[in-house]
Amino acid sequence: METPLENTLTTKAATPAGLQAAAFVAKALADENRLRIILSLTQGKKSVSRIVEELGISQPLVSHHLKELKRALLVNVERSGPFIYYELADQRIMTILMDLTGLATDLLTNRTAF
Amino acid sequence: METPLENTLTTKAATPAGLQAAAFVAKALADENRLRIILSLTQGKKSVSRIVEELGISQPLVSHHLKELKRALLVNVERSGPFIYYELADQRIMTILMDLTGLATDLLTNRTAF
DNA sequence: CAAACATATAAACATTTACTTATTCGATAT
DNA sequence: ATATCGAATAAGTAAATGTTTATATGTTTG
Repeated sequence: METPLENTLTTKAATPAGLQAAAFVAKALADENRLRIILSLTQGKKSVSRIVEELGISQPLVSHHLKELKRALLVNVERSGPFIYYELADQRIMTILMDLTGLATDLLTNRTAF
Repeated sequence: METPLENTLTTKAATPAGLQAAAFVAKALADENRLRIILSLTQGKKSVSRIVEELGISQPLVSHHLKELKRALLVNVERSGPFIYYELADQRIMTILMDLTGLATDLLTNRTAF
């Protein structure tokens, strides 16, 4: 079945509920530390302490941001002994992060070319 | 040239500047009213008053959000007589909005399927 | 049980942000 | 010039958010 962009937008995004959901997820992506966490989780399931080590930000702050990501349903949580592992809830999160970064860098680099 | 997802992430997103830029753009997308404006501009260049009519939100609020979108380089502005027209600065914004909405609705609908 | 470790939560604070109401600026037309 | 229309800005406020420091919860091990 053919689904041109224009069509997909009017059928999936145009609904208030769709936009509200999108804004909710976008809020979760609207912080550099959370994007760094997401990028880190791109490599697979990781414990909180592992993320803390890799990113060099405080443990309570990492916990807080993980809570936000969980609230936005972007990560799944799993306990194993004293460790708690977080993983990305959906592969598309990586794609969106990639697209977002590509667009953002292009916009900043090439200010008038579009 | 082949660019698998994993590769693209590590070359385009992994840089602090890339993530910072992505977070900046994500902030601009993290509001339902701004997403409604973007969706509206999907149909093409529009004046402020036109957006106000279509979305039913106050003129100062629309102006404020347009200012934010412009700050994030997501829209271009053009004056024509007494009217000021805004248009999307890049076509990829539509794609990202679509992907974001698709992901968000799936996450909210299907809470455990992934 | 106590000590040690992993993680979450609480409290407090500063900053940002969305929104409203009121006013100003800019352009056009009479 | 002045009135009118489109759009931006100012001022003010309430709410949300990111961060730090301190404390609590939960799990394992001696």
